[in-house]
Amino acid sequence: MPTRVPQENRRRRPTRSGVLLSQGLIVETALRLIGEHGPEALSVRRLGSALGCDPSALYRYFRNTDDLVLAVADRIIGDAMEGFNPGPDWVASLREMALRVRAGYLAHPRAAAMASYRVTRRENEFRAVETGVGLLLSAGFAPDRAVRLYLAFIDTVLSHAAMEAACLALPRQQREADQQAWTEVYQTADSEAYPALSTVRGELHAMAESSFEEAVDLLLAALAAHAPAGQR
Amino acid sequence: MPTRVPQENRRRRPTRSGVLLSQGLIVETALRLIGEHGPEALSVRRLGSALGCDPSALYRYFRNTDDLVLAVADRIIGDAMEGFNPGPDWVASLREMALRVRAGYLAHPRAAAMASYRVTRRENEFRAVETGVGLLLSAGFAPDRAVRLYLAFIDTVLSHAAMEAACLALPRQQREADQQAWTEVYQTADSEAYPALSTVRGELHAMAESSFEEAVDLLLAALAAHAPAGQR
DNA sequence: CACTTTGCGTCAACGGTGTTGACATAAGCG
DNA sequence: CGCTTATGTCAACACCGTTGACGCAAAGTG
Repeated sequence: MPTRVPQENRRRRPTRSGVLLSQGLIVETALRLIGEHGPEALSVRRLGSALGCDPSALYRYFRNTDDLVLAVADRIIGDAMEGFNPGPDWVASLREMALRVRAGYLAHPRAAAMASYRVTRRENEFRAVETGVGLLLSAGFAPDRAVRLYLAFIDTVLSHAAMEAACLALPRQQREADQQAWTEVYQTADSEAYPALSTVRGELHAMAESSFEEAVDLLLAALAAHAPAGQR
Repeated sequence: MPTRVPQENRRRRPTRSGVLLSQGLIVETALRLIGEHGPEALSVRRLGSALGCDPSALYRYFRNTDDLVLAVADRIIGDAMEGFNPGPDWVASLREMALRVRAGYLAHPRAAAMASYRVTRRENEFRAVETGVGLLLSAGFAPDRAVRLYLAFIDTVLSHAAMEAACLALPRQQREADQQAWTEVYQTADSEAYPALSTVRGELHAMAESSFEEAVDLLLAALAAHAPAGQR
């Protein structure tokens, strides 16, 4: 089988349309494709024609589509954390960290949705754990508490972001149908069978929105309340 | 087009292999298929042959694959919430609801991973939302706050549960490798480059455990702190 | 019982997907 | 210059979701 992943700077041959392929170019084109034409636009065949090459040429650079998706995810993580420096306020710093992770995921929802549950123990994650645990230590938590609380924090952030990304990664029709359900199907709920739903009927539209910041802020409030006094 | 979703108790014809189709049977078979062979094993064609019928027969019961997936998700919710009755203590009741949803997801990890972020728009979800919102109303929150806070609560529960389920759905080797990373790779972190990691080195094993209860309890603590006085 | 209606299982087909093995060709080295 | 080999191209395979036409048999009616 000729499928192998080459190192950089091997000899290249331009495609029929004159493009020089590379892992970097392929990853960037994949991100562009997703960004321009929606999540469902990422297929080997479409990627091939966007690059002006035969679809099978991509298998010279990635073992399979999954391999390609992971490469894309790696790029996203790097971009999201780039240039982040925690400040003196540990609550505010954790908050910014949360928002950065989320923004990175939402910028490329489909790739994030596909890779979010995959755990890549790499340098970027190393640095993130170091930063997060360091912030909780600076808040005065003992090491064992700091680790447990960091885990609760980062799992909340990651899982919420992944969920949001997964929603965005749905085909438009399904996503919009899910959102409209709250302002349509749920509005017709029988008042007697569902008294609570009936009471909040006018507010159900909020269900279609994101709960990310609400959840993170609630969690951070609980952390601040549990912290040894006067550390913020 | 002959594609329509029938009500229950319409007349039936046995398939060529003698099975009587029904929405319930199809959903159960789908759950079994996913549980045995993973989410990617769920295709209309495979489901058809597992049921002993032509793939296109399924379109008499579900509009399309997405419709089927939503039905599967709703079944999981229903199984998890079966027999649950909220008590007078709204915090304790929300806590039990969280643990039930989690248990339901962990019982079908692979199906849960693919359905967690969907709005099923079906009866079991209806009842769950009714129960949760009702508990927050009983705590004294105004309707708009109750809806927002319920969303933050249920999203935290669902996304955490989905993340756990996704980890469980990984092949054993990969899952164990991820867990061991905390007691192996992370132990070798350079003390100077990663001072915080170095400080908590002996506690990192906790990272391989679940943060579900910790996160839910932190969130519930924040909710209790925000609640109008004396309602618990 | 016979007749009509129609629910629904089956079949064949369309256009999409990821992936692979065989082949051809050009890049770069000796 | 010729050889080796990396790599782009092609054709093919095995899937996928979905649809429209068809016909059987079960339910409804008298």
